[in-house]
Amino acid sequence: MTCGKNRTDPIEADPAAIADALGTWYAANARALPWRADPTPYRVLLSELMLQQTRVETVLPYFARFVRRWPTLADLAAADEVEVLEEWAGLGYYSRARNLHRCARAAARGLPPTAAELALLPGIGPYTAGAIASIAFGEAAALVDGNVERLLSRLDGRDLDPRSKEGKRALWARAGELQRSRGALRPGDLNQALMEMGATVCVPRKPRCHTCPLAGPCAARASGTPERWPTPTRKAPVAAIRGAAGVFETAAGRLLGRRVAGGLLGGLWEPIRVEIGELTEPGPALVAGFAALGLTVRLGTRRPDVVHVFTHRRLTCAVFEVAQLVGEPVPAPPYEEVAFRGDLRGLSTLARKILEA
DNA sequence: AACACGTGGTT
DNA sequence: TAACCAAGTGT
Repeated sequence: MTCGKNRTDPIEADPAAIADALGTWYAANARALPWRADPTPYRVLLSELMLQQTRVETVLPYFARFVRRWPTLADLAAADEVEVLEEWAGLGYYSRARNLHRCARAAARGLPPTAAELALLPGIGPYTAGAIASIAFGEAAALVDGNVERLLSRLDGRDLDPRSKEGKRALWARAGELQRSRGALRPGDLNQALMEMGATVCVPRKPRCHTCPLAGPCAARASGTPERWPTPTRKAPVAAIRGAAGVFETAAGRLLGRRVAGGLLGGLWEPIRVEIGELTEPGPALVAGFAALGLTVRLGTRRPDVVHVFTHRRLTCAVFEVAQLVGEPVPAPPYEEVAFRGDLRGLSTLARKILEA
């Protein structure tokens, strides 16, 4: 090593020293986030549900709208699920909105203070339970998310597969060890320090080791190729699928369907849309789709295709204007409601792209 | 265990 | 640009 300093064996690096370094770093570098300014159980729950697989910057405006519209857990519990879903529209992973609402209903009088009890609530898994318990209630609960996984894998230079049982066990054990060694640092701050470090310093492609307070004991840093961790996991290829959608606008509004709960984009509104096979003609398939809803249509101008990428699918959707429409809409799968609507509330991002095509 | 589940940013 | 991946959970 060019530094020439004696280094502690990383695996045995003193957990108390690591926790202390994390705490000092966090005190000086924590971003000012709205749920940190006032970490009530409700606000922490809301932020954590929104932050699942979603970036902080994306969550910010949604969090502000939610707490303004529903200032307390009881307010949210009293809301209609449809309203919650509409406010969530655009954030993605819509089962989270349903889970959030069910969670609020189940705990309207107050969230339980322990990770074990929290984990029994809808939408709250091991990570979120640890986050709420530690941040909002001060329980010394551990937590492992993508950031912590990456940071700890690098710190110890261990090839841990977070999807395997042993990998999970090792990661959670290490996080628990740090939690028990945190000293005067608050449990929630220890956890947030780990995540904040992972999100801003120990980042995926090019870790900023020169600014890292754990560079000393870090095995990945010592290896010279810190970006090698964590070991990449194989991802299923993104399947290409095709579809067709029909845009029909009148003075009464646009014809939209609300998708059945549970599946892709469940509960959200969109222009009537069908999925088609690779060789299927989009026009006739779309006409058949309208017919299934009791509507006879004549298609007009074709607009540019819309390409939309989901986590596991890449959709290329043909878009047609509907020139003529006859009949009264009768809901049928995948739509549980079909109506003319004058506003764009509750539309998925895909739906907005189709309307703008 | 493996896959479904949205959207947007980064490289 | 295609691939990666983000404060994961439910099934």
